[in-house]
Amino acid sequence: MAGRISLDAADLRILGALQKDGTLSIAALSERVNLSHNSCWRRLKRLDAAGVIKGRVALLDPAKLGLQLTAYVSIRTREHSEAWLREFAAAVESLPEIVELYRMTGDVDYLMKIRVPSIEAYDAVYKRLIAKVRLTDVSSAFAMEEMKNTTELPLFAAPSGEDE
Amino acid sequence: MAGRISLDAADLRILGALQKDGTLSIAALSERVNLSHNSCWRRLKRLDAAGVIKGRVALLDPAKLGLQLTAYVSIRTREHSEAWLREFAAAVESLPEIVELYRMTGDVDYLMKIRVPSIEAYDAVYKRLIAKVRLTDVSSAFAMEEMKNTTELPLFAAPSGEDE
DNA sequence: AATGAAATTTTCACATT
DNA sequence: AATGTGAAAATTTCATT
Repeated sequence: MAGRISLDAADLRILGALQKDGTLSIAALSERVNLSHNSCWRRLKRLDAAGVIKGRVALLDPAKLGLQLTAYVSIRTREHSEAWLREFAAAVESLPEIVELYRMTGDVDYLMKIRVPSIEAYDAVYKRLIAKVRLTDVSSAFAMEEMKNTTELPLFAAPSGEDE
Repeated sequence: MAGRISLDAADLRILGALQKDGTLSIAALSERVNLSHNSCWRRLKRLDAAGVIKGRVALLDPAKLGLQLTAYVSIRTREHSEAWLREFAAAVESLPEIVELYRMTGDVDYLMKIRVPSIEAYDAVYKRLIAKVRLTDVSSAFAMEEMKNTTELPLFAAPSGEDE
């Protein structure tokens, strides 16, 4: 997927504002970022089309949905075949409680984040996962407190010469 | 921060749809979840007011912003005073590259997720952090591949008797 | 839960610098 | 090439039934 698109300061202001509040109307947004209604609208279309904006979503409150428990699961495996990897990816995709999965450097092969109502629910997800795919070594840690969790990415000006 | 609000199947359908696509108009949404235009609008207001919907945001593509590196940082500390904790929270709040922070069970005290352009940028964040707050033991692992990362939370019907 | 109308917002064609 | 004008179309919002 293509490299960095050319983003000027005004683009970064738009992105910053929409990361914080996606409900802003063009009028409100243009005012906040010091652009005309129209210039703002066109930049927005461009950022959308370029895929810099991946999407607009509603963020829900986990507690209000009964999702009290966040678990991080570290996974080691001895299997590294294509087939195994496909199965693993499919299993993770099929389990909505698994909200993140990264292949990592270091002694842990994979790190996943799971959102569930309870320890019991966590165990159920764990069992469904190991029923689908062979894992060598699984260890989990639970979040006692969520101190920061944001979808806002840090925004910086591009080092010059890194445009598309 | 009240407990769980009463959410019926239609509410869950609304939430599910908006987690996937926050741009849906009321018309499109009501069609998708099989409600009348108006009933859908009122439920939406209720879900917003109840805080089940925390907000609407634009999600950006890290790669398109030059944020190629995701790091997980495990932190141990010997300090557990109120004052230290406040400083730590403030330091993390002030660094936009730190996108998540959890206090954990187990042998690691804190786990944080950091998004940066490069190892150099990671190191710069690390240095800014330790300049602000005393940390005993810091170890980091880097993501080689993001296999799943979604803001969509799993939605289940509430066990009965868990309403507000 | 449905109707309908006012207010707001998005969208775009066209003119301008 | 980027910006401003203006107006049609779509959408949200809410009072009333």
